[in-house]
Amino acid sequence: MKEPDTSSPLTLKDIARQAGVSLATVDRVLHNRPGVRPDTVRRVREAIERNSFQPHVAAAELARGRARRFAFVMPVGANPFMLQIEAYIGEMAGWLSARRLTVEMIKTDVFDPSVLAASLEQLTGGDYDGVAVVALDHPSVRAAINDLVDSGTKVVTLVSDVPSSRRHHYIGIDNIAAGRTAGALVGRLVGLRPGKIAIIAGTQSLRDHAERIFGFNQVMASEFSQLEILPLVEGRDEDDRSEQLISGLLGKHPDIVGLYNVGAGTQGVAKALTEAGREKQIVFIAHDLTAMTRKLLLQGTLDVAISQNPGHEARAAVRVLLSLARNEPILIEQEKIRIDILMRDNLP
Amino acid sequence: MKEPDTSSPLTLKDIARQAGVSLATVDRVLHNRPGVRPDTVRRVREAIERNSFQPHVAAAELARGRARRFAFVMPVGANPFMLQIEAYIGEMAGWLSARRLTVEMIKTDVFDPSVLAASLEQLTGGDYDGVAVVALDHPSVRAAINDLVDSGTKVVTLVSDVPSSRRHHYIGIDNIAAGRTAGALVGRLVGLRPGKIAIIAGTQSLRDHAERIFGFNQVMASEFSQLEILPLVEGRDEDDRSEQLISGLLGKHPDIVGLYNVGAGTQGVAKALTEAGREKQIVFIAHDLTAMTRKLLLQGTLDVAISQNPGHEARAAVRVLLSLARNEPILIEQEKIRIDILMRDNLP
DNA sequence: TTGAAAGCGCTAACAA
DNA sequence: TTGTTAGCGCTTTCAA
Repeated sequence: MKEPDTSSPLTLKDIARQAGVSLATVDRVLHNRPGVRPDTVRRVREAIERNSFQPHVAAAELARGRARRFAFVMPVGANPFMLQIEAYIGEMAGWLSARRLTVEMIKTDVFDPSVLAASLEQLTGGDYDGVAVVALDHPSVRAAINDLVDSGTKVVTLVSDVPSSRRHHYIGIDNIAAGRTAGALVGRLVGLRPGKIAIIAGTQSLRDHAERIFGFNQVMASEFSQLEILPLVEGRDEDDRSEQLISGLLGKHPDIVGLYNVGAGTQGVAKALTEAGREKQIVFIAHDLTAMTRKLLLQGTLDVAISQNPGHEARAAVRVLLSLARNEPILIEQEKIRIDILMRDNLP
Repeated sequence: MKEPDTSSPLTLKDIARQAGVSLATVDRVLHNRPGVRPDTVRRVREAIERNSFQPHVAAAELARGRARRFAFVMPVGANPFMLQIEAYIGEMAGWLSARRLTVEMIKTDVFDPSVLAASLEQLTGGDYDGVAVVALDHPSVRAAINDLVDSGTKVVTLVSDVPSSRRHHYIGIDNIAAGRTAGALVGRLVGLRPGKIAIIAGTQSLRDHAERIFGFNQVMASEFSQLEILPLVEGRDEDDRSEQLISGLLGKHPDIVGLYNVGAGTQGVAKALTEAGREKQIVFIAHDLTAMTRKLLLQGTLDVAISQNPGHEARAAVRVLLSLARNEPILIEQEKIRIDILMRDNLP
């Protein structure tokens, strides 16, 4: 499958000799730096191709000396999922410092487009090599991202994307597909039982929630049309409010057989379910794996948690920023974030 | 969350100065090499702690010069899952060579303990830095693994473990949990319908299949005891044989409502199902994501594929071997292989 | 437009 | 038991 490659690996010097130029010239060609005659470029390129030469990353990293700085722009507040991402970045401390990388956490109100845009604009002069941002999809945010990109900073969007911007990469899941997955699971687990389906979200104005709702409705309409979907209620991701709303729905509709929580506030929803004594009859699906959802899965109140792996997202963001900064290729397959279906027996 | 760490990062030299010793002594302490007075060790350790010093991996890698060689011992034959792992290793070619790493594929009959043990023994003298092996759990294999470990080679087991050996790491899923997951899904998706459950495996003498069966039966007995489990049949992971066996079962039992394929041969099983015209009525669950299972999921014949991500396993094996070889800590959380539940809407 | 040469922060051989 | 020193393969001035 792989040739053992007995000869000791080639170096820049070997390429230089073969192309009849100096080290510095090969380096220039390798990094598309100006000031090399087209003909020379060609000769060097040929030598590189011919040997399928790969510069030694460790040597490159050492020689350039300068440490790299990344910034993570994250929401203020106690969103457990975001806190997990931060925690995983924290766990990478040793890994990061052994590579002379630093990550700075910048907390801001990512839900206010002008505040978020301002935070990003501030980073434009801050000579960051890369920025990861939990981005609201809004024209001023898009503009701020594009400015950052133009200033030479690598930008990845995290969890929530701005597809119309020129960000280099998006680290997160396809939320429409996540909503579809939720819909398919509710429908399949409800099975033959007739009844109604309740759905609660944080707010419809967040792109990820809106997309999940869209995907969910799509599947319900096309495949489980015998089930009636109740009008969506908005719990603002808060436990108390979610609990009240769901209590109300449960009181009004004794024939609810399925319940989908699009955002946070799962603890409140679960409380309403158990206080009504209907946690065993109603198929309950929510997002994200937290201490709370884990407990609810184990005790059977929650049937499925749909999640994205926060550790994977944190590490993927750092790796992608690093690869972009080094102009290395990205292992796309590796950095893709999957939609995890978690049930009691496959909890990580 | 992280101090910006303005000062330029410390180097070995700084530590040496602080501890009042030379570079070489710090290096000795850092790598637990002998020949340093206990008192000196203590002084150096203190300086390292005090500054939470992390040696620069790039510099270390460069200075040590030597390229590292890893071997992957994989089964001969056309097992699609194993072929995928090999393919993902192939995709890493650039990444590997930029780090002066080489991976050699060694194909052997991993199902014959003496053949596998002999293959491993051969590697003992081959100055490999690390070996990843799809390991059969057998005393002679265990002995061969232990010999490799004793000779200084880092060893990880891949997909299939030998827990009683002294291998440094296992890269793969918990197969009992995978079987439990399959059981829970069959039970939940069958729902209220009464009927029988069929189960087919490659062979019960493979540890991973045996464990999955164990987990499956556990859940079925404890939670879905109204469903009758038919006696297990063995398809030897072959399509034709599996098809015949399942056709036979379907003919004999018109009341089968669920079907679990523990191993390969999913194509044959699916063919039997569709030819009986019962692919829509019967809940069908199998393992691994291949071109075939993907197609079956999309067309609705297969309801769930339980899988482990072969790309992740391939990369995790390489990363873990590299970290072990460098005596770097492993990011355990990152290298853990999850049990993926794949349905039509969350296909990657 | 090109080349020479001084490091980057470690490791390892050798000397003391 | 400890220290000195010559690289490892690049990047980056600076000079030509």
